[in-house]
Amino acid sequence: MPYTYEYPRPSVTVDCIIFAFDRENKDIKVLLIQRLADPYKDCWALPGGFVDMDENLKTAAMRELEEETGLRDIFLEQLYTFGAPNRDPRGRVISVAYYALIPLHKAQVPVAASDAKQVKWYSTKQLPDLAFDHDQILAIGLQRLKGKVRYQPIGFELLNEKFALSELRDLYETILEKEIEKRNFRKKILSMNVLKELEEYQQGVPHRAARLYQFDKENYERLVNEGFSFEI
Amino acid sequence: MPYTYEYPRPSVTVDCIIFAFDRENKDIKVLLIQRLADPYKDCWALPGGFVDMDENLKTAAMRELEEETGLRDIFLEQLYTFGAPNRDPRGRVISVAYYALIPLHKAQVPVAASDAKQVKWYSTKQLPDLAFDHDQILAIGLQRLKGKVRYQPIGFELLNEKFALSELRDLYETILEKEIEKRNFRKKILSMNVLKELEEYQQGVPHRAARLYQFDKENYERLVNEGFSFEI
DNA sequence: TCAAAAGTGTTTCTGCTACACCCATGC
DNA sequence: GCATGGGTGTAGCAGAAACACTTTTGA
Repeated sequence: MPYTYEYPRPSVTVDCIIFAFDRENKDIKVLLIQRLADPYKDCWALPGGFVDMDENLKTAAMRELEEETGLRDIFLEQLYTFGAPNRDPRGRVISVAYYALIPLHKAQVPVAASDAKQVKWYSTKQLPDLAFDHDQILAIGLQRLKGKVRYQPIGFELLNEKFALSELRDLYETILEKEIEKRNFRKKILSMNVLKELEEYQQGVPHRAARLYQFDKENYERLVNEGFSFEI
Repeated sequence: MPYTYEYPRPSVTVDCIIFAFDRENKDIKVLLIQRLADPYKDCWALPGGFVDMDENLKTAAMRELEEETGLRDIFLEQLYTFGAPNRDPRGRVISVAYYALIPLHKAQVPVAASDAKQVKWYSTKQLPDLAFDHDQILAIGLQRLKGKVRYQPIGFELLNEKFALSELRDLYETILEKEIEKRNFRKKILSMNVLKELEEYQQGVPHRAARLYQFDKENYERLVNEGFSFEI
């Protein structure tokens, strides 16, 4: 390895914000772990940990997520990098934060995996005290979610692959924190041509079963190439 | 310093993308430096360098920018963090990229500052070969600029504090790569109430002088608090 | 007086908003 | 048969798009 520098180096970690949509309570939830070790032993925190020397940042995030929560094959997207000199009592630690949107049931009863004492969904409206600067990281994550959901079709990631339009509407109402008129929402989203109408219906609901839809990724990408831009 | 870990650590650098708008050529330019030392000696690269142990990431970016280009007091915004294990021949180097938008004249004749052989504006359409993965970083930066300019009033940062509406329109046409009808643009931007109409006019133009405007930040922020959302 | 860009008004059309009722289903 | 949410049509309005001419100024 030529040209090697020998300056002192910071440590680098990754942290993961896993968001889910709780339709019943019209709430956005986040997956937190209870730390096994100091610093902040027993404190709630975002899942995360140190990056190995030969591993991609996103790979590190996925590894830590699985080690601490059992979740795997989650699509993570980079959020922001936090590097205030005193954000970690162990010394200079720079953390690259990732976030993901998943359907709640995918980790409905998250097992405390090997590297965490407990794993639990928390409402983003009622958070416990968090370790490090994780409250700030989470705030930035929520802000990103709210900002992005209007202009990019990422909301679907929070639902099952097949969903009813009323679920989608509830989701947008929750994230955007405002009411959306039923008929207009339906017209708008259907007129975008990014949903596949399925010949399937809800099961076991105590009322008329709604038709199910699926996000049509291929068509969405085709439309984007033609200059279309998604907007709610 | 309790709980200190002694895992091997990556190095951390910052890189800066400085964008400017070249109205004459309807072009977006980027400020590059020619490297003084190996690796990639003499190669063109984004200004940047190693983060000190007790310095904020953004502070590091500002320091490196000044050392290599002489530019100071520039408003930098974090773009993305690049950490592929082999992106740097010196070993594991993770780079946090920042970007800024500045009026071209602010660094029109950039002096080669102490830490770079040369400093030069390049058209983003005709880039030289770049060091490391700086071509990818720049591509992400351009993508962010294009995506963000429509929904956030950041375009003004590329103009002088006082500008004519035709300059603003040229800017949007350049970034969005499409023509914008003059009358409709004028109506739209003025109806947003985010511009202060000045009692000043262009000087020394060989035709009727246009009225100058200024971005009204206070009013913009007030409007945002009331639920307004900027969109071109 | 010419060249070059500034500045302006109206019509058309599209898409958003607002609104109320019937339908299908499970219990 | 009733409670619950699913599903639909239309009228009015606001804002986007399309369009051409007059004004001002410096050279």
